[in-house]
Amino acid sequence: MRKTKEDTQKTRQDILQAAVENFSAKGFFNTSLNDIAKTAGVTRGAVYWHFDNKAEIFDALHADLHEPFIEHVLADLETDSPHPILQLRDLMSQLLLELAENPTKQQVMRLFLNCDYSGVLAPFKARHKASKEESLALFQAYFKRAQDKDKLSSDADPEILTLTFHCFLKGLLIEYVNTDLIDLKAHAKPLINQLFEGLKAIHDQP
Amino acid sequence: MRKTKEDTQKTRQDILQAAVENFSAKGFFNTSLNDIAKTAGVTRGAVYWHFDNKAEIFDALHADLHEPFIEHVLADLETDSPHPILQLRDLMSQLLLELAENPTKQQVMRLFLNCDYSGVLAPFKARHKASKEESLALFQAYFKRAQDKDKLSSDADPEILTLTFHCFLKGLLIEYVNTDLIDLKAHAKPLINQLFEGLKAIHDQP
DNA sequence: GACAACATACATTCATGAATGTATAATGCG
DNA sequence: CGCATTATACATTCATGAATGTATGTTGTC
Repeated sequence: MRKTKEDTQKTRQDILQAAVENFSAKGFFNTSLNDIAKTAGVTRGAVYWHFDNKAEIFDALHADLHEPFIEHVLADLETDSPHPILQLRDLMSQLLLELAENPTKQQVMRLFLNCDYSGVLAPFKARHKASKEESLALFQAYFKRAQDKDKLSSDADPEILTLTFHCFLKGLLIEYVNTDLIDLKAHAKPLINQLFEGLKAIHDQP
Repeated sequence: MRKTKEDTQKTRQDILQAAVENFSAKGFFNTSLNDIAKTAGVTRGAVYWHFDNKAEIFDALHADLHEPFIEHVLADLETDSPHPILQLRDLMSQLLLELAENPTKQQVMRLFLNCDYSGVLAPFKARHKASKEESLALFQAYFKRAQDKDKLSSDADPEILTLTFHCFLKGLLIEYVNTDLIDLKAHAKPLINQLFEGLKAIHDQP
């Protein structure tokens, strides 16, 4: 029965992968540990060996899959560009197109965009929220730097810019992972462009 | 035990109200029929008398509370305005401020923005989706009319405009009902304005 | 007194978590 | 280096509780 260390880690990864698939397809609370075990090709015994309970699997997924993904996006924001706004635009287009071609990332996104931190997930709400606010702070600093470099209108409020951007992206991603309303390959660029252009009227004076 | 007809309807409303509160606070799947019954001050017997199961309560909430709310918003869009884009702007600000002052509406929003149509809710996905697409079609027609009246740049794509608007609003509402990131009374107008203005750079030529 | 509007009681299902069993890898010791 | 020991990585079994749905009891109203 006893496996080698590599085998053990493979089992753990299988369980995590099975968990994402199930959570993403049926939701966290509609997925039993038996579902996960069966998908992973093990029994609940194996699951309980690697994780304390279902909530811990959720947390492990956040640490192992979601956070690295966010970190990767934010790392790109650290690279200095002569045209930050254009950079941001390209980064988002690239991000969305990458997402369109990576089913696992779609599943991770679906899981963490939809999850409501209630019930057994409540304990993780604060921590996951903190890491999100950290990301938003970096975005705000990014806009601020863009203003300092005179690449962004200085009368815009970085906080409002950040929130606007964040809300739009969140809504877009949620729609994408939950419905077939959005075809990223066709809509990603026009949507991002529209956001940057604004919903301007021709004559907006009374 | 037998009540008058008004009493009966009052019981039904109590159950629905109790359901929104519980669903909104703990999520659909973390709420038991016992929770709802207790909140409503009845037993599960009463709940099962009025509804077949928990999913039917969810559906009743959609029909009784969510749909009328959407209808009300859309009805305002039907009124002809000389400045459609300004009208839309004002409408949204008004909508958001109304939401900020109506806890019940917040609960309904929280429920239907967060719910993932999996498990026992799957049967309602198609219908609720259809009513949503109907709304989006009206929005698209609205933008088209604005273009016809020369109040909106004619080279903008009404579909993209609609999607952009919808994604932003959805993300905004979801953030509002789930976190304390957004203070509608302070942020509603600036955010809406920022959306209409766009995230413009000063120099966006290379 | 018949039936509507519930309350109560019960059967069934199902997920959890813990306890236990077990075969094998890793490790220490002579 | 061979072997006994021990820890590991699970599988299996079992006890518990919670939620559901149903069946039946009760009471008031028309």
